[in-house]
Amino acid sequence: MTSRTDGHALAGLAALLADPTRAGFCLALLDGRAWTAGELARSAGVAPSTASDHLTRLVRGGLLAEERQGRHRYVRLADPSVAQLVEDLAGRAPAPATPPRTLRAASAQASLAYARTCYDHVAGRLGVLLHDALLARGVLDRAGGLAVTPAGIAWLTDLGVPVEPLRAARRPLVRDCLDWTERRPHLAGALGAALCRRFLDLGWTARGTGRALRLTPAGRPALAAALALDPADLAPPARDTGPARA
Amino acid sequence: MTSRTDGHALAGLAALLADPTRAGFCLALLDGRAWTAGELARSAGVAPSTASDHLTRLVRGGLLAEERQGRHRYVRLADPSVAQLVEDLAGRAPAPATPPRTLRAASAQASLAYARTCYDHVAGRLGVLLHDALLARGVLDRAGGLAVTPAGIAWLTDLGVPVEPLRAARRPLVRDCLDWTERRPHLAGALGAALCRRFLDLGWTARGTGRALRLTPAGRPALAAALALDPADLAPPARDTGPARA
DNA sequence: CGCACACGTCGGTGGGTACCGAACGATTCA
DNA sequence: TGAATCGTTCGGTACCCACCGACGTGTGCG
Repeated sequence: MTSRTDGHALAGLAALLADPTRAGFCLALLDGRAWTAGELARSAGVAPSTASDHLTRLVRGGLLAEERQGRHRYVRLADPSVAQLVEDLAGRAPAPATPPRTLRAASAQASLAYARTCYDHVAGRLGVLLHDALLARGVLDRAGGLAVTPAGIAWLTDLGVPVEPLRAARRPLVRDCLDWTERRPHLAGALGAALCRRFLDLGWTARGTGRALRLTPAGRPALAAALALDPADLAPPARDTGPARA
Repeated sequence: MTSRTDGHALAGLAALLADPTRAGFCLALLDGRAWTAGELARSAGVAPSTASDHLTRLVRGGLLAEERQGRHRYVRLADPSVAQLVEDLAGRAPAPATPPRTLRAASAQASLAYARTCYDHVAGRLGVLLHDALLARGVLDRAGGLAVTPAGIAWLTDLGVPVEPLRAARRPLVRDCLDWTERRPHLAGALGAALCRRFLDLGWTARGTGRALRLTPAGRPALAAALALDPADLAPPARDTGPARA
């Protein structure tokens, strides 16, 4: 046969994600933070020894990066491109069709659907609203593919997000990411990450449980003003009752 | 735990690509054409019964689409997004480090590195040249993310590639695709596919063995003129000696 | 200094699955 | 109508690997 990229290499990489436990690890790590081996083991419901084995394989395969601190082993996704890969796969995978069983779970799910991080950018209903508002305000444009307009560069700089430094990154400046609750695109890429970070820095948003995000009381009017939206459009759903995991 | 996208769904999808034989099928199908079950079986070196089993799983999993014609079962990648997924995975997978053993293989590989299709768009050195030339000519622009310029829309229309109809597609108009021989981006997305098709229609390029592509004698000066390039820059490598597969 | 904790390593077990050969339907051609 | 080809179904075998429990190592705290 012609010399082609060997199927073994591709299969080996895919095999890393072909186990429910390892896949669960990667989904959990989509919150963009570093987890310890024990946290992941508990989250997946497996023995610590099993989790340790899985993490070693994921790190050797280049999907995860690890950092040892004392007796803890912190792992995180190796790269934004890994996060994109996991997101793309998860977006294509059939919906698990797991209706929430308890009130707590329902509330947590509503909170997740409203706003969450997708590795390092804003997703959920808030993410889609942000995406749409940026288009409406002319910060982004879709005429010839998703791009930032000259006026948008000024607007972003004014907000405290200089665009020039973002070009240095190896990843695309702007990119679509299909939202798996809204089934509509939201903004990813280097700019999506920078905006998410900026909102946190400004105190407009704050991290909740897991990858949940919430709009702060101060953030709601501020964001509405910046995006020329009605604050009512940014109303959150049911109460996020607070922390859960051990 | 919190209700999250179940790891089982992701793992099930990844498992489809986690087998060397199935992965090889998908890589072969990256040429964008439909293959019969028997061709794929021979190409992978497995029994027809084994291949049949694998194909059924890939179709059920939504990665492949099938079409029965008489006693033949034709399969192809279900969707451009599947091709993108496979490309992304293959690009991240470690290089198989398989130096060509025979002269035939070396020649075929050089031909592939020069020009090939990446599912439905132009890749290889020609793909990168095309990408760079489109940027240099101002058809594409990267100032705020990869996009087509207004001048570019006119240029493309003049070439016989109207841009408006391409917006109707569900996929992005323009997209970067990392070339695994050149390690540099080339143009993918709906426009990349349309350009590849147009070049074939114009007779500027022709399909070779597998996913190989070659620039025709008429195509070389025509493409050079359209892109304002020196025809010498488009010189192909060693001879492509012809068909190989049974 | 010694207990508690986090993690890694090492057999052993069980379930999942890739593979083949052989027999069987279906289609096409002579 | 018979023969060749393409594909599928069906056992059966061998192999891989996810999982656990138990034990060992290093860290941090009292």
